[in-house]
Formats: sequence, structure tokens, C-alpha cells
Amino acid sequence: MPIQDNKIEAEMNRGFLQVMVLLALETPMYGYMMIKFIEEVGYSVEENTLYPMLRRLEKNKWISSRWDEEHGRPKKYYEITEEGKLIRKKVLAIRQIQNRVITKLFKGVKNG
Amino acid sequence: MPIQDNKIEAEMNRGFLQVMVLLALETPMYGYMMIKFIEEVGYSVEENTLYPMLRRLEKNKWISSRWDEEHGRPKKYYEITEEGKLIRKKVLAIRQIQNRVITKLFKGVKNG
DNA sequence: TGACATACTGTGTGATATATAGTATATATA
DNA sequence: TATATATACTATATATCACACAGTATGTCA
Repeated sequence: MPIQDNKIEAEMNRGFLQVMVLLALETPMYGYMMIKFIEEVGYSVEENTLYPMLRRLEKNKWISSRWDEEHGRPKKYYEITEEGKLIRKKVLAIRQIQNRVITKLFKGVKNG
Repeated sequence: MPIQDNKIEAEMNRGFLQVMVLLALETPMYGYMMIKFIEEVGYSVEENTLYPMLRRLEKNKWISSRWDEEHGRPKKYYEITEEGKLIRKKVLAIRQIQNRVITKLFKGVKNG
């Protein structure tokens, strides 16, 4: 086990996963579909992380859902709400500020 | 109170604060000094967030400390270790991947 | 028929940001 | 010289979330 690595990766995921989901849900998607989609764009989420998160975001009214019972197995489609878009804007702004801070601090680092 | 805002800001801080501290501690600094420094570069940390974090990072051996008892009030100076530099590299790499994913997903968003 | 992909639910745990509270010294100012 | 403010740090308690672990059940293909 290299140092304490999984732990810090989980920590780095916090916040980010929400941002990613709020961006992805510009297009309606159901959970499993999203897991695959996220892999396609070069990241990954655990099922047991994503599903609870979707429920949380819906509880916050940042995303909404509807069941599709008509095409094979039932699927729960989620989509971002207007409120969700406001939050998305906000968290993206926070990210940008953070990135600027990192860039600034990184200049002081020898052979980054 | 707009929506649930403080909560999400705290969430966005997770992971990021470590990155920021590991970058800042390229130059030795004590806690209080760091709080001021972080404000100067355009962010902010709570005392009750930073101090426990410094102890945690030290416990992980990502930073080391020494007391300066010689100039007025005792101050605990922290500095990044070699192991800390490895972690820093790693978390910065994660951040970059995340930023790329965000950029990619953002292209699908109308009037971001 | 049986393996694997699909699609989701539920419980428990650990890490950490922060709220809240407190200690104590140094320095400025009235 | 009293007192407010800045400095510098410690301690406890709480809530949230990522993920480990466990499970249900349907669809599909060899």
C-alpha cells in the first residue's frame, strides 16, 4: 500500500464528483449510464458513491429524476434543474479561484 | 441563507486545502502566518481547519515541524518533506485530470 | 443453464471541514 | 496603566460524503 493513497484520492474526489455530475447532467442520464460515460471522459466513480450522490443531489433539488419503464429494465433518468445550474456556476467559480491559487503557489516550487 | 451554500463550499475545500498547504510549505511557515499568507494569495482558511490539518499532515510525515522559541512568542514552523513532495505531485496530477474532465464536459453546456 | 452485464438499494465506517470554546502572550492605544 | 486587539495555538463535537461491503433482480448471450 503506497503511503496512504486511496484515502487522499477519495478526498480529492470530494466536491469534484458533484461538479462532474452537475456538468454531465446537462444531458439526461441514468446512474449506470453515467458510470460508463464518466469512464469515457477519462475518470471513474464507484457505484456506491454515485447512486447515493444522485439521491442527495435530487434531495437538494439540484437535479430531478423520472423513471423510464418503457425500454427494457426500468431506468431512473436524472437531469439538472435550474437551481442546479446556479450551484454549478458557483462551484465552477470556486474551482477557478482554487486553480488560480494553485498556479500562483506553484510558481514558488522548485522542479514541480 | 442561499440554498445550502456554506456546505458546498466546505465540500469544495476538501482536498484542495491540502494541496494549497503542501504548495505553500515549500517555504517554511507557522500556522498563523499561513492563514495570513493564504489570504494574500486570494483564498482563506479557518483556524480550526488549518491547525488540525497541519497536525494531520505532520502525522502523515508529509510535513515536518520545529518550534521557534527565540523570537517573541513560540511559533511552530512547518515545512514540506520529501514524502510530502511526492504526494503533492500526485494530488496536483489528480487535479489536472479533473480539470481536463471539467473542460471537456463544459463544452456540452449551453451558456455556461 | 449459467455466466456476465445491467441497474439499482442499503448499511457501516473513516476522514475531514468547521462550529464552538478556550488559553495565553504581545502590542498598541486611550 | 488599563484594555482592546492581534497573535498563536489547542481541544471537543458534529455533519457530510466517498467508499467498502453486501445484496436484489433483470436482461442477454454462449
